[in-house]
Amino acid sequence: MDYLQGLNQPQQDAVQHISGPLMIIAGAGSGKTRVLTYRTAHLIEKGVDPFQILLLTFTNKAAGEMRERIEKVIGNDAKNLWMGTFHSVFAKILRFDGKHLGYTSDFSIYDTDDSKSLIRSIVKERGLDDKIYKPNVVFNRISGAKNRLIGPDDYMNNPIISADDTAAKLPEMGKLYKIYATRCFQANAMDFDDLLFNTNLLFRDHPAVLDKYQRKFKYVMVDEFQDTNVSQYLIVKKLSDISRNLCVVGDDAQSIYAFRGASIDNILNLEKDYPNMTTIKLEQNYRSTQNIVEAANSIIAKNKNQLKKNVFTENEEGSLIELIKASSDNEEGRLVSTHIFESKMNLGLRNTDFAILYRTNAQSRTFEESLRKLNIKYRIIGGLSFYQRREIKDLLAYFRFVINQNDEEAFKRIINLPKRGIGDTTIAKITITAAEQQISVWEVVANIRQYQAGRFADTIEGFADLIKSFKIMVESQKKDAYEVASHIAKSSGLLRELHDDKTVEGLSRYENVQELLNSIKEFVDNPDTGTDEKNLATFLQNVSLMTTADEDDPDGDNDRVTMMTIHGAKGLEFNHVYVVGMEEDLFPSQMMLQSRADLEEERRLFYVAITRAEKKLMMSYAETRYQWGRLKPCEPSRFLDEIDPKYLQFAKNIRRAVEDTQRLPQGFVRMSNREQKMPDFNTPDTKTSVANLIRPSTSTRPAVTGSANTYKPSADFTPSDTKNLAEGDRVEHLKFGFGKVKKIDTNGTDRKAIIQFEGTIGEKTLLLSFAKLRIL
DNA sequence: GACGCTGGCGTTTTT
DNA sequence: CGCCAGCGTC
Repeated sequence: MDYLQGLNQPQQDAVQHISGPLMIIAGAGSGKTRVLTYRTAHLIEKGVDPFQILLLTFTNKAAGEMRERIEKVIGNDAKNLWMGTFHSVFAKILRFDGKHLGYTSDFSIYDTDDSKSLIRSIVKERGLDDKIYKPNVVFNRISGAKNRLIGPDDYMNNPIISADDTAAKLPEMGKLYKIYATRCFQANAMDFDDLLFNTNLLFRDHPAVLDKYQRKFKYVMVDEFQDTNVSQYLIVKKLSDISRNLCVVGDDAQSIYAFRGASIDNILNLEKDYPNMTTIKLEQNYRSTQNIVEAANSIIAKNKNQLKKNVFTENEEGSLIELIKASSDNEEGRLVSTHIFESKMNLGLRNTDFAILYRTNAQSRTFEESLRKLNIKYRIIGGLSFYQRREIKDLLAYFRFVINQNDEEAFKRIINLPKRGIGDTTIAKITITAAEQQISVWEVVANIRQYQAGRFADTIEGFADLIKSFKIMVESQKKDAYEVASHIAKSSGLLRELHDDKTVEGLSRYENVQELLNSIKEFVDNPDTGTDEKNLATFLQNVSLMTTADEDDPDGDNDRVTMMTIHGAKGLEFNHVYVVGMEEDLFPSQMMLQSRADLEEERRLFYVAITRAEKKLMMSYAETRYQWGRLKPCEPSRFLDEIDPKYLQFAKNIRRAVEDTQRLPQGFVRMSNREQKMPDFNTPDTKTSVANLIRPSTSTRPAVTGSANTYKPSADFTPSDTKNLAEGDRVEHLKFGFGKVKKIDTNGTDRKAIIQFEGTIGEKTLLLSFAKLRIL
């Protein structure tokens, strides 16, 4: 047991604790991952079968990494551990045993978009006003109920909830919940909350099943316990009812998911439910400098609601926290990027040593721009992920529908894709028929003439045959997931449609679909991703339960600056950390304070941000920020006042960030006659410079950016814009280089220019609204 | 049913 | 500013 050598006393105690309930309160940077790793290894060395250990982590990636580390200690046995997120582990269990609740093993998983779309349909069908019954609001209420284990019937019979709904002017909520649940069930689909809710039902109503898993999982461990909700807690509690070998690791000071039902009460409940529980506190921080640890302590001390602990470090004192004041959000981007650039030069650091953390995903844009100008590679975690893009979701919907033909939301997505002439009216008829007759959409589609003799019967029969042929291919098992997937992509016409779209945007869509197919190939070829079958259904499940941190870099170049929200940074550490956007209303978030009046959670979030830093921490705020095209004045965050000033210092020697030569090429213009607004301060600002005119879109941004291939058209393109460009003009395009305008095509709705480019690129038809052109 | 235009509205964080 | 639902036209 060499691994005990490098551990301090409490860490050793935790590792060597074998039976009975155990709670580890682990301060930030106190080495909890090491403890969990070694404790698992230790259990196995003491003769526990890895099959009997269940380890629940916050991301699938964390599970994967921990599995690797455990493997290093105990070898191949680690493969047999059950590890993953709550959602992925219990989805797996529901695939086995969901039949007891009436689901087949092929059930679909609805993501938030699917859920909201279903709610929107239901609200419409019932003739309710969707301005009052906003899908968002309805969904949140349903989700909240499920997380408190309140089913639709309980919901309707609960006078307190009814009164609350009536007060909120949503008296139909109960009925909507009931219909929503029924429709999901009919579609053989579960949403994210259902995965936990149904696991609870399964364990509550089917003692034999519960018993099976209680015997299987003799040791249950939960990481990031402070972020579990009641539903999750009850699952682990039930599982460990017999063995009572429950081990949870968490830090109440880092609880940042109250908005989705996580509750510190779980920690208190645990003490009640397990009176003989051992509690171990890990208080020594190995990650950060003294200044950082103490500054973080000084912040979190303002919270009333917390467990007592004393986080300390024996690391060096380190430098002070630097504060950067910028005049605008764009200048903030420039200053931070320049600082990264100079730190790299002066200290010999790599891009991976840096992280930029912000409160909201939308803040990433200015940093993307400024980093790109300095040629610093970056990656963005979170935001709009690869798998949320339209073309990807479309193809995935095909897969979903082939595997589970009851999947109403997948059906709605693909029935008219590519265009088959089936409109909203026909789709609504089909889904309503299905709901009324209590049958699946497939039942209606496959026997369309029985239900509707309309003029679309032929088209729909054709569609049904197509799906049937795919289904046969999946079931024959002669072809692997990749072959099936690419067959579906081709035969559905999806790939062809994208291929025919010669716009820059269409091109990137096509590439994305190819990338998805590649990743399926990789999935099939990669030998060691657990013991599951390598079929399309497994791939789908992996994808739908992927956490944002799970997405990996597509290319081999991993030396990148990391940008993400503070929520996404949980559990990570970086040499240099920039916490940006330190402005009142943004952080702490105004929304948060309004809806929950809970400053303490925001403060914990701030605590999490600070404690990610190992050596250097910088914070920045802007005095003005662009919002909806307007400059908005900002106040510094109250959190800046809360830090003991002795840990703070204003950044000095920051040069004006970008030299003119490093700007994007001069002279590129947008083909628009719209006037540009000028900001009311004198620093040159990218908002009004050419950089802005060709800036990457926030919505089609790839998961990993830095390449210059995704730009989005302006939404406000008008016919007069084409006047700027004439046939015969010599132009330069940002991506394709120099060329000559052969023809301007103003027929139809798209205004296109056919341009002959020099070199091997050849002729391209460009939608003018993309405007990545410069007239020479 | 498809498509373009217009006006209203929005940004918290995530499985 | 940009998205998208809703409306009007073909």
